[in-house]
Amino acid sequence: MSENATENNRIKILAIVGPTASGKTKLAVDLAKNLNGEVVSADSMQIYKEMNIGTAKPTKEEMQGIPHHLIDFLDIDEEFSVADYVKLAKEEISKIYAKGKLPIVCGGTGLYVNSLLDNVDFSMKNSDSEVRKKLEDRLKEEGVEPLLKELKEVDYETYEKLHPNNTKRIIRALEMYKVSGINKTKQMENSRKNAPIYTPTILGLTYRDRAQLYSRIDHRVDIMMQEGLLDECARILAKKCSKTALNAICYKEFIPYFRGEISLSSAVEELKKTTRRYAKRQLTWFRRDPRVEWIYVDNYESLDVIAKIYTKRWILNRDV
RNA sequence: GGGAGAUUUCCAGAGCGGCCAAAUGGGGCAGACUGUAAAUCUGUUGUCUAUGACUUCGGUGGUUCGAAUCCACCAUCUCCCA
Repeated sequence: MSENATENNRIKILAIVGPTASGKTKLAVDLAKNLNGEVVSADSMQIYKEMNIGTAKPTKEEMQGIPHHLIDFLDIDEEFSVADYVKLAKEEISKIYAKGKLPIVCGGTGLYVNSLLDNVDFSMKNSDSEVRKKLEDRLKEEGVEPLLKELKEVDYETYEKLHPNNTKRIIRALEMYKVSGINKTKQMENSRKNAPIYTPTILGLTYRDRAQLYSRIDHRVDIMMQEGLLDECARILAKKCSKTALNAICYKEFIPYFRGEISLSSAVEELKKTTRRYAKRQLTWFRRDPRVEWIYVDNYESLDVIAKIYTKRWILNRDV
């Protein structure tokens, strides 16, 4: 009985996920228009100001007057993390809900989406750039072995799970322990103690025919080039960027070109390849979540048709 | 017209008589993922009735117990001389 009550208190939200270039942005806007919603982005790179073309950030026209949150608000020299994301996204969703509107979470950053929807608790302080730096230096000087040995002692489960080559995660696991005194395994457990606060409907966009998705990606990169991606890159690379921002696909790929090491066309090819691989990883991430309701875009005439169908479906479900 | 060299599994590219279904890299496919996640990492990649068997290294024929590896001819390509 009481369990039912809490479930009724959960906020109903819509989430749109899927690989890059699958049409999430457009579907989110269409559904927001039809369902009186606002979009909360779940994209780790569109958060940054100035990174517009390369991150395929929705333009004013594309947004069609629908408010978009957590987009275009952070300077490129600022770091960002899942913890920050979950905190901000929860605030935005509450505000939208308070207005009586439908929150639509839309984005391709799987870790962000799941952490938000599952209400993962990031309140424990377990990150410290000094500690991490020291561990990184030790890796350089001593190699992985000593770090692995240490991890084995403080967190056997994580030690067993991590491949010795995944030094980034090994360092992070040690950092978590050193900063907080609690190992990663235990922290993971603790972070999942919160009850969910949302009841999400998760729509996943994808293509039955992978080749079609890949050619859409290639094409989109060509369009980005026409829109002036190169200038945007030059501008951004000239500035001081945070490590987080530098992870973005679309910018680092041009560094060898600007150095004169490779031709422009091979830089563009490289960019396409990297983006395709990224799409593949996104699919792997979202596929393991059984809640995702997959929509095969190439089974439909257009995204408009999909928007119509799912608008109807949402309205019917709400009334039931 | 004359000469030199090349042709390998999806691509690039090693292999130069047995240890070769064939190194390595790329790509593809699959997977992992809790504070950098557009990041980081892993597995797999000829076929099959699958701890073994079968068919592959431009084509045909030959040498050999045994050939991707040696020989002959043919085909295609590259370079050099005319």
